Amino acid sequence: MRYDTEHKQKTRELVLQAAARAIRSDGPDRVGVAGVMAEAGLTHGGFYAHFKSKDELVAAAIGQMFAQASARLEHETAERDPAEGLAAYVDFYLSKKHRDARGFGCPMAALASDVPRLSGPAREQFALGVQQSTARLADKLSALGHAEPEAAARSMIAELIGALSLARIEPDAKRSDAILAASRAQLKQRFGMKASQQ
Amino acid sequence: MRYDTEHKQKTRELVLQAAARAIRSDGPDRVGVAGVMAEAGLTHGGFYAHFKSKDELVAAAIGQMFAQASARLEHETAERDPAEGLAAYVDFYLSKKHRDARGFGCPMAALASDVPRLSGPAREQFALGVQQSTARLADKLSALGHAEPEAAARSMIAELIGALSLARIEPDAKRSDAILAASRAQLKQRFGMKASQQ
DNA sequence: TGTACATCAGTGAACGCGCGTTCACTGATGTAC
DNA sequence: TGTACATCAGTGAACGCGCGTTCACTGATGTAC
Repeated sequence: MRYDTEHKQKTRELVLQAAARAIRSDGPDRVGVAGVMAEAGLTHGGFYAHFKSKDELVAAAIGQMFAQASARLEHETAERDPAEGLAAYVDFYLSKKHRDARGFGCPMAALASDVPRLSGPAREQFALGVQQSTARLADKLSALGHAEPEAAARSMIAELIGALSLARIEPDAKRSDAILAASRAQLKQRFGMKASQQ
Repeated sequence: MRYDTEHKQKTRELVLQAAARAIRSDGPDRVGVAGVMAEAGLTHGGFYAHFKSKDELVAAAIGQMFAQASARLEHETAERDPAEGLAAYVDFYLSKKHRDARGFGCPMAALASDVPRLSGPAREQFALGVQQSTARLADKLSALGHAEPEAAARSMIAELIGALSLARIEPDAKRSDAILAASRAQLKQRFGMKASQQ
């Protein structure tokens, strides 16, 4: 059953989407090739027409996750002044929705402790993503008037992923919400963003 | 080969130590019963004389990790005034040594993204550990004169585990060191600790 | 225009392999007599 | 005090099972003639 020229690329994209969701949600070790292919509506045998190995899939999926994540930052800050845009991003990042949707959220929070155990190429892909995210956030902080935007961005990302991780660990809903709220307030104050009602 | 009364408990402790190290280092999914037993100098068959299942081992090992971690906080802050003690703890937590010794460090940083995927009992054990750590740190911050010590402790832990995770992700040694240094400075400033030379 | 062939994304059975778990067995030593 | 037995932490072979990977095959469609 021969397909048109774009078909293979579309399939690869589908598999990547499924993998990116499953890996963030269940972790790289619990995710199986067969499960990912099934989620993309295919059987497992066809996998190796698209990827050389599971490791290569993981690395490619990580690239996909960071692309989504940086689109999110741009989406939240677009058409807003820096202080307002960053506040909106913090509100999204430390929201209940983001906390409860591990499969679609920030790869740094979803996979932080998995990274040191990944294969070399996957780790490199991840490090590249972190670097680009830091640079993008530093840009916004620079526009806000911060003197050392890169150090500030690092510290801000640290608290963001730490707080989101803690909120996901805490089983008590009220306490978990409190963790998110405390860090939202802290970050806005520390980095001079506009407080919002959320 | 019958053993004296304490023997079984000592063996259990040995297995737990091995498991706590391996789980933090390699992740719960990559750690095998046989490997842990071998590290404790035993064969895998004897495992079930000590634990009902691998899940139970993981939960028990998590308890062990948090016991070690809280001993560390007490060790760093003992016989020091609050500001100095907390600064010493931050210096330890965000040190290169801690970053490079995943197998023996803070379970929150080593396992953050694994927790939501663990079995119920293991997650509960972990949540309990986080809660106790937060309370212990809040005590110290309270002694330092903070008005909302629990919210402050949460925010501080968030940045600690986030920064350590980022430092472990970053493959470039200089950049990784910079992440640690930036957050050490930030935290000391934010929480009114004494700056140190490290 | 019509026919034979090549292509290749996807199928599904099969492969080793490592895993968690089970189980019959071992053998040094405490206990009952 | 000496002997027979019970105990039980630890051994090592064996079990299903799911995994990543391989491979012969399918069959709709583009291409060559």
